[in-house]
Amino acid sequence: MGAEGHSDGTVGKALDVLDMVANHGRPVRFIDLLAQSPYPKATLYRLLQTLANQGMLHHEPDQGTYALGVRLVRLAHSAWAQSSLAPLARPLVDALAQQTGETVHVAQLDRGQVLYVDKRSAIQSIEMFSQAGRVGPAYCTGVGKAMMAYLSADALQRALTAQSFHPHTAHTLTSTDALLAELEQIRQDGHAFDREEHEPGIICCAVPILARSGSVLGGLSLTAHTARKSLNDLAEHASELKRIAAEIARNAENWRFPERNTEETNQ
Amino acid sequence: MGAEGHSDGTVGKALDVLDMVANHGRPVRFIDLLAQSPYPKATLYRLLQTLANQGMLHHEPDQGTYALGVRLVRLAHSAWAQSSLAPLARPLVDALAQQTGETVHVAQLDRGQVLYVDKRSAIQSIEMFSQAGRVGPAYCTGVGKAMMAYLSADALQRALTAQSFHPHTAHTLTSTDALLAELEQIRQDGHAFDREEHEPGIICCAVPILARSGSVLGGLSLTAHTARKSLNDLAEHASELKRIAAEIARNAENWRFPERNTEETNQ
DNA sequence: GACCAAGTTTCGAATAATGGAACCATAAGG
DNA sequence: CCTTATGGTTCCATTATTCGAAACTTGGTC
Repeated sequence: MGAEGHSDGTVGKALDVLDMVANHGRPVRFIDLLAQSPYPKATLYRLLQTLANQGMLHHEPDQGTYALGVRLVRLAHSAWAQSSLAPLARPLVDALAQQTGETVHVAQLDRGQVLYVDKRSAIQSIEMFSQAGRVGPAYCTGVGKAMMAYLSADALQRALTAQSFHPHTAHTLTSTDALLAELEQIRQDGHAFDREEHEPGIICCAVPILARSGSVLGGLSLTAHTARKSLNDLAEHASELKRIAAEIARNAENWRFPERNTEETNQ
Repeated sequence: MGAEGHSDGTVGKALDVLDMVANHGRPVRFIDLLAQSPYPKATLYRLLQTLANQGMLHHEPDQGTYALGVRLVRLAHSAWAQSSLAPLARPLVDALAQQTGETVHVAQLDRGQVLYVDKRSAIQSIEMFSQAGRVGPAYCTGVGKAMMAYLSADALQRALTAQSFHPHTAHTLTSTDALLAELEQIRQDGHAFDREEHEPGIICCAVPILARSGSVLGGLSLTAHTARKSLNDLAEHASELKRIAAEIARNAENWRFPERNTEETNQ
């Protein structure tokens, strides 16, 4: 489908294969992977062997299938804990979800896509890994637009080329120009709206989470259904969102630079 | 700090580096990695570059630090959803946690260690990524012993060599022989106990989750504090645990072999 | 301005990855 | 029972990648 990556070396290829397995969503046979891979039989075979050896893939010998390995879950724990804003944002986000009774998302930008790293809702109980890690489009979501609005020129350029501009609903912005105009507006307001651009009935108000330096750390959004809330209702929470985003950013910066070596807690 | 792997090729080395970053628990400088890596400067440098390029690591240019990248969070979503029992077990585990008021763990065995893939407690609300992905020792936990008891001879052998037999408490089994005897007992009972072997005051009753073929899919445990429950109290839930484990296994097998192509729901 | 430390680049040599083709199972078909 | 097809595994000469010592930046310190 999409134009995939400029693979660097063997490692790039291996990770490519990993993605292929991931995207399949269920255990895959060798031959199915072969069909959609650009690599010749022997090469693919060796890559799969290596990945399985390493625990990145799990090979079911009876069925001859490959699935993602548990080592990834292990890595994920660290990744989520250290490379995402979610753990720092948790208490703040929780409070907001409680207070508003609506759903709060925390997201980061990954290769032009929105990657949700947390989702909290006052009502429905726990979801989680089931939600964290999920990806969505940037050009037609509140968090996506909020983050893009504050990217540097070249980062924005890269992000733009990654957008499909598929018209999910009648309100979806479907051109670069329309999106750029919207981003300008967002910069003026300091917050973005999703006006049912991704899913009918779903609206949200979103703000970027910005580092002191101005770089985009992530996004924060408050989502609701049109049946219960209007855009204006959501807009009333904009300043609160901004306050929280700022606090998350502050936490993040303190966390990231603990300079003083704090006694090597390690595991 | 165990004896690490027989790296296969460049990919092995790259994943090794990834682990090093993960184990550090916070953003790392190049030089710190260099110090603990067996690779020469230039090699390590190239590996880091490749991984960063691929989004597996995030490189903060200002600080010169590397942290795990968001791509891992994305992969984690798929990995957890497809390679772990947790999503299938969710409703059952939830119900058990509610019913007993105690904490329920779902775990799998990864290279001789217990890897928790889910944790539910009736009281404390959501945790999750924060818990799923966490690893612990096998020889001194209920789930660990329950799973080991049903391993094939050679798998058990491999698992045994991975155990440290560190005496966490006065009750910890600290020798292979003691552990093997315990495993025999577990096979007879069909369930395992943790008699404060890992942490003082913490006890649990655990059962393996077994495939029809007899292979070990994972483990399920009910954990409590000695202040509230006794081993006998927990033992009363053993048959319930077995019933649930069996149902999880059944779900897992149906899920893994969906033979009939169900209309490609995709992501 | 000399020194040091962290990080980056170079480049020939060494090594590991490549992939076409052959091979081995197992299952299907005549 | 032999033939063919299919999915998976192995070989091995060729070639592209990776390796790593050393040279080179960059930026801070005395």
